[in-house]
Amino acid sequence: MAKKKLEEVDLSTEEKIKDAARRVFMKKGYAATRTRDIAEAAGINLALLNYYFRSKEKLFELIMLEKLAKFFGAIAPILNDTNATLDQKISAFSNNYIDLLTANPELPLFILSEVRANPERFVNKLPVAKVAESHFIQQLQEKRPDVHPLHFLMNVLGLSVFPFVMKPVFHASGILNERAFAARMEERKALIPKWIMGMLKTK
Amino acid sequence: MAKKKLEEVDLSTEEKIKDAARRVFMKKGYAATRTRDIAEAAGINLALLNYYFRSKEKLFELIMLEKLAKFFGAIAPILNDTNATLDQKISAFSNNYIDLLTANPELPLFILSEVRANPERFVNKLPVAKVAESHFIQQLQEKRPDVHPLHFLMNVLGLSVFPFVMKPVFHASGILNERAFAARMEERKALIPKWIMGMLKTK
DNA sequence: GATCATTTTAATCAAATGTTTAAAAAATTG
DNA sequence: CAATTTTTTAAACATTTGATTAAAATGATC
Repeated sequence: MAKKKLEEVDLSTEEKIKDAARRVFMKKGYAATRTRDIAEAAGINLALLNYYFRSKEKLFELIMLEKLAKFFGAIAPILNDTNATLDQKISAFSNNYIDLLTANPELPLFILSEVRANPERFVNKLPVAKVAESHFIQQLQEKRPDVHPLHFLMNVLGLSVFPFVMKPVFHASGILNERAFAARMEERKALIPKWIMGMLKTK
Repeated sequence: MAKKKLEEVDLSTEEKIKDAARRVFMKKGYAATRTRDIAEAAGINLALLNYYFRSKEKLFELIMLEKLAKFFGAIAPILNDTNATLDQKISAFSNNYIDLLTANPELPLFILSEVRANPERFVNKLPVAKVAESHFIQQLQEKRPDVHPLHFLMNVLGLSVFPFVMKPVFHASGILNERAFAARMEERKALIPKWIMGMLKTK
């Protein structure tokens, strides 16, 4: 006979707690998450959270580090591939990143919400330098020295990420269901490179 | 002699509380905001918050309605101006909206964070229908029947809004200060219409 | 200026919340 | 299998937090 709900009975206690923390923190954010929520979601005794992770904050930092690595880690390697053309980088990025976010749709808004709610905590903690000084940026400067390269970086990022950021709004509005959203995002993989390459030619 | 900090001593008590609530809710979000924070920021006795607004939640709903109206209210009129061409709508939107967000930089992330943290609360409460069925959408369908119009709506919106959503990240990373950000956004007012019109021609 | 209504205050309440404690249960070791 | 360590549990603790209360202060009305 099956166990109730999503309880991961085969995992170690530590992993059960981390798994539950990922779900609850991602869904409600740090401030709205109660340690009892996590304990319940993990199917463990409340005290075990502190036994294994000392505090709610320590547990959160652990999860947040994971999520930051996932969100930012996928960007830099692609944009620093010195063997790839601009076109190739943009294509690789939109394809890979849309796949990543399709598998982790709440990732961007989770990170953005937490940084906004507590910016001091993240000062010099966000691995973005590798992106801001990437080979991609250099190529942009060569191709279009008349436009600040950050514009194009922002656009590649925005065209891929922004739909996921707006997803809760569109969903609550009932104007875009799960299936339609997935279809649009699949289309964007091919559209975004075309659009951006077009931008780079626009005078 | 000046009064301490930002206390708005000339306003009515009710307005003092609302003003403080706007600041604190916008900065920390609903869950992380304590009624005592608001009372302190307003320079009033804690009990007055409940005297005038019954509860933290009621006060929040008031502020949220304001912010939703500000965020969504500016979009529909522009996109439904039947006298404006596509180009004119896009130009009017990026100019007006970037001005609006420059004056209210935390507005998008505030709304997006709250919707994400509590989506049920906003079901059928977001005035987005007027946008999804706008004259702008009709024009897009005529011009490019081969691409779903939501893509272009998403792009106009994203290119304008996404930088403000990423602002805390860029700022915490130290790769974009206040002045540089303002400069880029000023540039985007003219760039976005060019980019989008280019997209509409891209086959 | 006495009476009544409105606004403000200090104190308190009850519930929620992160964390700790001490003992029980389970696992490990020699 | 006895001794020891590790893990789990139930209970409780100390704060925090949203809200209320009753009285005081202020303002309005006749």
